[in-house]
Amino acid sequence: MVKLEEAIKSTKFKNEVQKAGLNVLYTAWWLKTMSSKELKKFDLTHEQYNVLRILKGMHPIKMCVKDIASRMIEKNSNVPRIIDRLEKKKWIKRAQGEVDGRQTVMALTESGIRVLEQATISLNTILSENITLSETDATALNILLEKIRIKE
Amino acid sequence: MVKLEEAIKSTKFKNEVQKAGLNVLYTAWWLKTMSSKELKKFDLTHEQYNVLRILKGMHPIKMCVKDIASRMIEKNSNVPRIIDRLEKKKWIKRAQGEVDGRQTVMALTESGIRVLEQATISLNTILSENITLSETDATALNILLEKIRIKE
DNA sequence: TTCTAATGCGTGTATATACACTTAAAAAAT
DNA sequence: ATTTTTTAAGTGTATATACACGCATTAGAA
Repeated sequence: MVKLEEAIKSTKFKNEVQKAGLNVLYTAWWLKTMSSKELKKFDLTHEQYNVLRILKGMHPIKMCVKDIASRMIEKNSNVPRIIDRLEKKKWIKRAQGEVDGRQTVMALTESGIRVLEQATISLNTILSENITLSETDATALNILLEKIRIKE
Repeated sequence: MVKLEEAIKSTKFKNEVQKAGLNVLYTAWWLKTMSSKELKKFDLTHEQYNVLRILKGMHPIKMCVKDIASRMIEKNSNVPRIIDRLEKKKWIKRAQGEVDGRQTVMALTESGIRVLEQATISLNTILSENITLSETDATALNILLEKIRIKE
């Protein structure tokens, strides 16, 4: 168990709120790093995995770039370029939109579905092995995180 | 108030723990984006600001790259390159280590201290305007975040 | 003391983020 | 119907992340 103080070698926080901000940032980094290491085994990055997961949610309905972007966790993700890489690996198929010519629409391929399935199993295993939080605690955490963003 | 469900347009979470993971990632992105917008006014990125802040904590004692890296929130930050940019802006002064020739040691310059002071005031204002969390809630949040990383 | 291993830093590459700008198409206004 | 505005996607650039590798220096072993 590594406390925030050890992780960033700092003990002087202005107050608990400032510490909570740093704690959120550090925990996000920790989660991302753990996930990325596992996803690398499938030649996937965290963001590429996220796009596949979003496409899976609508499969086999095609989605456009904008729809995918609106579901990304990091809102400034450059979706066209993430898609470039997924297309190169033949995990998604991209085409011009028929209804709206401006759009690029896409869906998972068979191999895209397979790699997503395997990566998901592997990722969930790692996460459940490393995150030991009760449902009650998780609910409390969710409430507090919504509270921190209340002015959003 | 934007709930996670709206933010990432998703309502089906496996459980509260999975939702908490996504919530941490999203909240970190939200915090980072808000900070970065403010720091941009001072020609600073979030990471550059973090390095200046770390150097301030030891000032006027010089720090080496490794020491700075160990205090970064994102442990894979490429500190030498962040330092390159801060040096170019003359906010830090870098020199070869005298005791250990392998080390590069550095400290803030006068203008570095000034920009850090002003950026800190501005950043704290923005954060306190947008984060409305009681000290009690912040303490609870800190405890839960340490719990999530308990296997670290 | 000399050789070997470890360490600190810098650099190279691929991917991602942040943001501005361009182009083509669609929608709205005239 | 034509013009103007808006929108969707892609592209360019600077910075950062993730990670491997190389070089110089130091520490440790023989």
